[in-house]
Formats: sequence, C-alpha cells, structure tokens
Amino acid sequence: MSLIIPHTGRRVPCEQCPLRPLETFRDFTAPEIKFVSHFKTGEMMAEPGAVIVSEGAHSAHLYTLLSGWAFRFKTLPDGRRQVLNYLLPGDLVGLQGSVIGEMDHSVEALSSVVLCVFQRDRLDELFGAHPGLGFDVTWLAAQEERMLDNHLLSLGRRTALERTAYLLSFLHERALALEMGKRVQIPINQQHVADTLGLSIVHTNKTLRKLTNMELIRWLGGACEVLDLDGLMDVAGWEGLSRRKRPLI
Amino acid sequence: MSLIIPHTGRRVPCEQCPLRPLETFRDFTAPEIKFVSHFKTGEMMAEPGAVIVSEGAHSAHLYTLLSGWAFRFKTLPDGRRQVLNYLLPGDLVGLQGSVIGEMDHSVEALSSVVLCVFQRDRLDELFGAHPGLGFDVTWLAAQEERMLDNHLLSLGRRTALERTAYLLSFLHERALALEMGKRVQIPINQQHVADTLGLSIVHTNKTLRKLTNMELIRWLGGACEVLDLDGLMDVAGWEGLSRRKRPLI
DNA sequence: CGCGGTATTGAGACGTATCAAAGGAAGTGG
DNA sequence: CCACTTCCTTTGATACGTCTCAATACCGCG
Repeated sequence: MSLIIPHTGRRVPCEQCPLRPLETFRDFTAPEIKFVSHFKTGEMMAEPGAVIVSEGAHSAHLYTLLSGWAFRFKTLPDGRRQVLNYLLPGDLVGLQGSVIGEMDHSVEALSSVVLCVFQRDRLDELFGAHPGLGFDVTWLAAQEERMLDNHLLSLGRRTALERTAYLLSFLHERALALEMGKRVQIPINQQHVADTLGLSIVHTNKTLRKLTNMELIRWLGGACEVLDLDGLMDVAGWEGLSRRKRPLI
Repeated sequence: MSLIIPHTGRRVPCEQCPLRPLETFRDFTAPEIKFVSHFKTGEMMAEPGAVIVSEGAHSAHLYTLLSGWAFRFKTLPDGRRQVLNYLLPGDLVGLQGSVIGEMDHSVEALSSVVLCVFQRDRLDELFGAHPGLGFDVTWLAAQEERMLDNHLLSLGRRTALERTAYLLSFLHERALALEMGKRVQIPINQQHVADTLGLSIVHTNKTLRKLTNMELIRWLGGACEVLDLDGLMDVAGWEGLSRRKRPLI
C-alpha cells in the first residue's frame, strides 16, 4: 500500500489552481502567479501510507500539497515514532531539506494526495526575482514554528484529555479553513493520535472514548468527526488559530 | 530583578562583531555586512529574569542575541509554563512577531544579555536588497523548526532520563559551537529543566541526581556543567547537531 | 471463510505527580 | 556580624495517570 506515482504532465496550471480562490489564501499578483507557475515542474501523487520524503534524504525537490492529508514524523533508533505535525493543502513539504540540505524527518500520506513539484535549486531564483515570495516562504516557516510551539506546550503541559481535545480541534480548524461549510472528516486512526500526543494506543483509545461520551467527537474507524468544536477547545484550553490570510506557493 | 536597559548608542559595529569570526558562522560579503550594519538601529541589554518580548505583543523590533542566554516560553491560562527553546548568541529573537505580526510566545533572559535591535518594518528591505540574506532568514527559521522537531520527539517519546540527557547535551553542544575550548556552564535552574521537559520539579531533581551519580553532569546551583558529552548523548540516543555553518544577521 | 488491520476492555505494574518538610546558599537590614 | 528572608535544591511518602500485557470484538477484503 505504498504507492508513489510521479508524472511529469501537469494537470493543474497555477493560474487555475483550485486552492487559490479560497478565503484563507492571500491574493497574488499576476507576475507572482506567473513565477510560481514557472517554478512548478510537475505533479506527484501518492496513496495513503506512502512515504513522500524520508529522513536523511537529500531531496532535489520541494513540494506544495495540492490536495489530501499527510504528516511529518521522526523515529527513534528503537522504533518509537513521533508525529510532528500534519500537512494540509497549501502547506510546503520538504522546506527544511531544501533550505538546509538534508531532511531531518519523514513525510507520509494519510489520504490520497497530490503534490506540486518544484526544483529545490531554483529556490534562490525565487528569492532573487520575487522578494515578496521569499518573504512568504519565511512566513510559512514561521507559521509552522508557531504550530510546533503549540504542540510542544501540549505535550509538555496538558493532560491526556486536554491534549487529545487540542489535537482534534486543531486539525478540525485547519481543515475548516480550507473546506468552509463542508463536513470535515479527519483521516487518522488512533495510532496516529497516540504517536502525535506521546500516549500509548490503549490510553489514547480510552481518552477518545471519554470525548465521544461527552459528545464532542465521533469516531468512525479510520477517521474522526468533530461534533462540538467550542466544547473541544474549551476542554483543551485553546484559543484557536489566527484567521490571518496566508500565502500559497 | 526584571531590568531592561535600552540604549541607542551602538557599542559593537557589525564590521567588528565579535561573533562573526567564529567557526560556526558563514562568511558574509562586504555588502552584506554593510547592509546588516545599516539594518541595525541599536542595542539593548537585559538582566536575568527580564522579559524581552511578551506573548501577544505587537513588537516593532526584531533582535539578534549578541551575548548571553535566553529562552522562549508559553503559558497556559492556569499558569502552567512550557519552555519552547533556548536562545544563544547569533539567534534571531522575535522573528515570528516580525513576519506574522504578533508574538505567540514570550522571551526571558537567563543571564545578562545584549541584543542587536532591528526595525521590523525594514525586513522587506532586506528581502528586496539582499535575496541571499532573505534566504538566510528562512534558513534560520528552518533551523529553529528542526530543533523544535527534536524537542517534540523528546517530549513525546523519550523517558524522563533520556529527555534530561537530551536537553543537557543539546544545550552543551550549542554552547560549545560558540565557545570552542572554553568550559561551558549552562545558566539554568531545575525549574527551567522541568518546564522544558514537561516534568515536575521534584522528579526533575531526582532525574538530575541520577545523571550526576553517573558522573555525566555536575550541578552547581543555578548552572550545569556537562562532564561527559558522549555519555549523555548515549543515554539520550541522540546524534548531535549538524556541524553546518550558519548565517548571522 | 479466514485474515490483517483496527478498535475495545480489564487488570496489574510502573513512572511520574503531589504533598510535605527541611537543608543550603546568597542577599538584606539591623 | 548576626538574624532573617528568599530562592533553590533535596528527600521521603503516598496518590494518580498512563503504560504494558492480554484477550476479545469488529470490519472490510480477498
């Protein structure tokens, strides 16, 4: 179940990118879109479970997630796994590798996924020709940092119940920003939750049960639905994401 | 004990920055140094315990730590505190705020500290005039992200002993990269360690005692000395930092 | 029908938190 | 120079949250 299907053909021209019209993304100027379009060299698809980039790799590519869900993770030598963050459409994949030179974590698809492919070595070109886009890359990195700060706070100082509530409301909010109005389903299983929150799978199960009994969420086997976002955020003691518009590269 | 001493005078011209000659920092071209020098508007000093920037603030400044130690942290509404990362000379302070617009965490000085002050709103100028420096800012953000990934792995998947060993070897390595050869003293107390690792202070104390008995560290009341770096890294199951040269802005 | 991946549940063990108390070092004011 | 405070560290006892082990149930799929 570990399929990656590269194809050079481009189905989605940047000018008609389905993401760009969404509320969350800031408007780009015509030259900016043109540059991004020129920067993009192709698309890549992957099925759930496929490893998109792996730790230690020296990838020549940088991606933007066009559709689907994925997650970043690291593993300890003995196999213990930690999920670092989740990737949703519009997120850059592999920036660390592109900027620093070597990936320090792996990325795996949660659902079927389509990625826009960029040439890593043309990143300087982007900074040179479009300082605004360069700034945007930094913006995205800072935003990721901010999410990690929150996750760290969660792991370090929240109880199992609070953490779980935080994670699910976080993911729900992120998805909601993209699919306004639609019914959101988070495509994760309990092992993912456990590996994200630093909990055992058994205790994760018991904690999710509590949230289910409180009628805050619904578990669907391979996916999760948030029934009461405010309630969840309340349990977590979390304020929610900023509503600021973000760049899309 | 919460002193911040701003002064507009500049004692350290960038051309004679004491950090720049160090091994860890990459060479800058003359125009780059000139720009950074022009970008810098002054210096600021702070004493241990002083809050340099605080959560929610909308700061007009961006800093580089010139000397001393500091740390970033967040707090939950009920007061639980989580240390996110430590700041050492050469680190940018307040980048998130400058790029996104609002600080999401606070920064506090651990030791006496000197900061170079930059005008936040001239950051675009940097990206515009020196794409290479813009790239460097992104590089630094990516590097911070990488450290946070490692901390997350630690909190999520390492035991108390492993975590503590990781933290101290991490800080020791970072300091070592700056003060090659010198005897490194990490200016933290056990409360900081506890708040970094998500442990209670009592358990932190007992864990530090174990490391002390193993003769891996020495505790000095208000500071810590690493006696056996390899031993510590072994306990932590950690590979160490990359030896790559970094930019200094 | 049987199988692999996933979710569920109970029981006991272990790691870490909490509570409580005391010792040491540094600084302050009398 | 001594009492006194304050901050930091240390230690023991007990409580609690989470882990591990073990077993069962569930479900889609070949």
